Amino acid sequence: MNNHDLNIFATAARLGGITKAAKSLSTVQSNVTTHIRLLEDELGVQLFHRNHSGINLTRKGHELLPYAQQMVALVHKAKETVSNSKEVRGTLRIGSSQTTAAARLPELLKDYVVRFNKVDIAVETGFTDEMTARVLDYSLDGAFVTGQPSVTMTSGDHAFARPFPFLAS
Amino acid sequence: MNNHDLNIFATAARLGGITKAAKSLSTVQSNVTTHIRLLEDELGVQLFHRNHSGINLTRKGHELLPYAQQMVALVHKAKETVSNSKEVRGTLRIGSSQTTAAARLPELLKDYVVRFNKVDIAVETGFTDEMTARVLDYSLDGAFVTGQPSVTMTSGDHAFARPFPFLAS
DNA sequence: GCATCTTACGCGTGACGTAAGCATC
DNA sequence: GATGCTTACGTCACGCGTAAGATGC
Repeated sequence: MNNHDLNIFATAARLGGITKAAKSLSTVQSNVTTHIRLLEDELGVQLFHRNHSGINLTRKGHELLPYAQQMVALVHKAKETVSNSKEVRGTLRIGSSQTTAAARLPELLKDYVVRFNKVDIAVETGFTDEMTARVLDYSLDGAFVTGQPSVTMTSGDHAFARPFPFLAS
Repeated sequence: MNNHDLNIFATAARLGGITKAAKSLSTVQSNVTTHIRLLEDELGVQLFHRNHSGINLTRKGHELLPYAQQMVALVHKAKETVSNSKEVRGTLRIGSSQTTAAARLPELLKDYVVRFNKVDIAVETGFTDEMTARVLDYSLDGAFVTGQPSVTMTSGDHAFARPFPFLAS
């Protein structure tokens, strides 16, 4: 059972006919029949009553339908969410030493939050080596760590870190 | 993008390695690589950072993961719901004339609700021809309709209607 | 050298579309 | 005969697994 089968099933259910579903999906009757048949075989239940004038959902078909619809919607939403990069949004996860967080971050982030107002900022404080490790395993997007003589920023996910200014001295 | 790809992706993300995912899925590295690659190509984004010691989710990968997990869970739940017929549950949708509903149904359903206590009963009242049509197009499981000289039951979905007694006279 | 991921490639299964078969109106 | 679903079948592509390549420790 994959979402392709389920999409075919849901379309056939919605349109009330295999021929109609085939047209709507730009394929032929036999493929729709086959996929529904396979789905029925796999689940071990009948999903449609076949009539001379089309098809009707059985009880089991009615049970499956919401899952199928949800699945189709979920795939669509996943694609949309991941592919759409028009707007910068999400969560910027940054690490920092406690002193830096208190002393310098507010000033630094002031402009950022205005420009990228759809981005949530999550600041986590900790020791330098810990923060560095978390940048390297990508569980933080970047961190302000103390080096001598200046505070520098480490960045793992460059694409996202770019709008964020590096900090010198 | 199908749930097979997403399952592979989610497994690789969970285990933090393509080799590990391959073993867990009883397949070989190359297939896991290929599927993830295809997913990345289709979405136009990179999902993993590749390291010498394994893989880590990118930001986009982190965005996709919950969808993938939800998808896998949904398929599982759909199969379970539809395939499991051990227990009789669901909704029994029956039609009836108004007089029959008032006069005879309570007595008839009394035993039923005790025996199949997981089944919800939905009674709809209406005219004989209307009820008959709704049984024939499977939007009702059965109906009590008036015929001369007795009240009979019409049943569409036999598998489910069987535990329900036919009514004579 | 050992671990990782990637790429190349041959083979078999599976999906697609054409076409014929049934049934109903 | 028109409409709708099913079955049979040939063709082609996709996915699988083997094996070699690349890179880092």
